[in-house]
Amino acid sequence: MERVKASFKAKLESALPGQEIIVERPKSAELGDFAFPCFRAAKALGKNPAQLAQELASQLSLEGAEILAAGPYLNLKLQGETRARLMLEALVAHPAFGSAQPHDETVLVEYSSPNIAKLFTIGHLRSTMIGHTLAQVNRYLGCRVWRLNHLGDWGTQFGTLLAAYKRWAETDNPALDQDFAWAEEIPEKRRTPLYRLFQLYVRFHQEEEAQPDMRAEARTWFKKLEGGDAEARRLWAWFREVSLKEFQRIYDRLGVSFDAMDGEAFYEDKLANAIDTLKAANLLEPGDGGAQIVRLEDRGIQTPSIMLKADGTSIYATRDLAAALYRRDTYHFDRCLYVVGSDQILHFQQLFAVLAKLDPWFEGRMSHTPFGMVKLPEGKMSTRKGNVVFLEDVLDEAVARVLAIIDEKNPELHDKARVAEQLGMGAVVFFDALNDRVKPITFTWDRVIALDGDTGPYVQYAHARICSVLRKAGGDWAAMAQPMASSEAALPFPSQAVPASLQGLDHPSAQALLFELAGLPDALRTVQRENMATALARQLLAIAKAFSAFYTHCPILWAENAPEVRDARLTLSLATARALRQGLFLMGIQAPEEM
RNA sequence: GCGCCCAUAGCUCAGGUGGAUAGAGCAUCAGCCUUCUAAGCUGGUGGUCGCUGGUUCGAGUCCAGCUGGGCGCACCA
Repeated sequence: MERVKASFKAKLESALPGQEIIVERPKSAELGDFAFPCFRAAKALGKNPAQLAQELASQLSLEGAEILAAGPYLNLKLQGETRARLMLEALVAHPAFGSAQPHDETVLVEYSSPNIAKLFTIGHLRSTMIGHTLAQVNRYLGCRVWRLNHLGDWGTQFGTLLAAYKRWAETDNPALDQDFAWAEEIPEKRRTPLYRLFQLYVRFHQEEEAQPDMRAEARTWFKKLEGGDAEARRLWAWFREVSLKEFQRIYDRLGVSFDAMDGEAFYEDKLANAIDTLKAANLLEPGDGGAQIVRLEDRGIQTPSIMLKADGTSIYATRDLAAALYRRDTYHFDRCLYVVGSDQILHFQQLFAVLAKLDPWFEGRMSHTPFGMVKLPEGKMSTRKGNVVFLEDVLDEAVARVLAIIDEKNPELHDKARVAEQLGMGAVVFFDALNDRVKPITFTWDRVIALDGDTGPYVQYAHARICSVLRKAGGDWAAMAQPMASSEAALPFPSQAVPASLQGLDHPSAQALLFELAGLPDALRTVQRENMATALARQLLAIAKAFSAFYTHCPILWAENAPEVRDARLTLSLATARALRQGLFLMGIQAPEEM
């Protein structure tokens, strides 16, 4: 298919020497496979675009295709059989459709980055799954990817935790294994030390509002921690351990993993060096109130970046600076993506500006991928205030709703629990990718856990129906839809020969499906270019939708079908199953064979 | 007050580098299960793309102003 595009482009280039030739993808299959808008070239040549299109149409030809003028457009439309052969060859006879060869490009993706002693909320899902998809797609496109979890395991918040622990837990609940008498009851399945740490954190912030001097208490504890106080260190390590254990459970459930979990604390012994580097470059100067700052007015940023607080302790900017310097020296990356909420836009503008002043090498390599915050209908979520929706509650509710539908629609299904888990995750995760925009999301249960229409389960359903047909087809059809091994990004499917006759695919719905499958490589490149999962999710929906139409219009295993028709349709179905499974896999979503 | 982002159908949203009659889903209405999973398919209703100017052969897309929202603005992350 790429070769057809290239030769179309080459023909246009020789017909229109000196003109820039941009070949687009038409809006729908009826128009053709490739389109050339004639506006620009026509203007340069002083011609009418429609007339130019006519002229080109009569001049150019390509075997197996028609080149037609449609108003001001010149469209290349493959013959149905040629289109089918090209696509099926690419999809089932060759590995990893739409992928790219491994090449020397290193991409860092920093994502998830939860704060220790806080529970995962629905808000954390965004960074986690957007980051996961970006990492996976970049791998699929041949980049060397490092997945970094910049854990929030340092900072003043630990002062808060330490102070709160000393006040209300140390004497009567030191192991955090009892419920607090003063706290509201914890749901049965959430009774963990982490949850009680969270309660301590919330209480501290609530009481702090009435007694502002408690803030100094928290700061003092952080200073002790950063100063190496043994007790502070011991508690810190324990808080961290307790948190990581819970995080890991969530990551396992989401199928997310990392190449490095170097959190903020990891950079603690690198802070002094980072500060020295700033000093050596003459960038550090005293600011109001005794803090050490870097001025950024020359970069168009009025707010200076604070690098050391007045009490001499570090701040997150210091740790992000040290992390960036460390990553430069460790990974020699080409791009570093920070998948962090849009409320930190200014912070990253400052950070990137400081880095660029320090070392021009950073310019153009750093990129913040912001996303809109998740809000509740009542307003902003706040861990401190305790009005949050926990991620696990959303996941559990999704699974419960799926289970109820399975009991209603397919009560005989074996391994119900596993399938319900896969579909529930699919619903929640797919929703997040679909709505990947900088705009904030207002959380409502029915939206996030929708199971029909443009949803993950809709795509999963199309895949499951194909698998069902392949099973009934006998032979090794079903096995051909299975990856041969687990894999990082590109699923290894067995190679399948494309049948000699593809006449069973001349129905418009089959051709429309081929057209949507052909859009997958573009969608993947869009994900990479825009750092957004949306394009992939939308393309998978388009493929699933096109398959559903094909499925209802073209019987596959019909007894009256000629064997060639049956085989051609099975091959197209197989190709679709692979594309869907691969696409979902890149998004961190499983594709059950039955549902 | 300053800076960044957003505004598309009743609701929730898609609409690279300006270009083919502005697309989905939900909701609603009408059809479709004696053949491969109806979590589905087919069709209908529904839009002055916030407002006003401008650039252009051509603007949902670019520019300016306005209106209405979101986020941020020095020792939290």
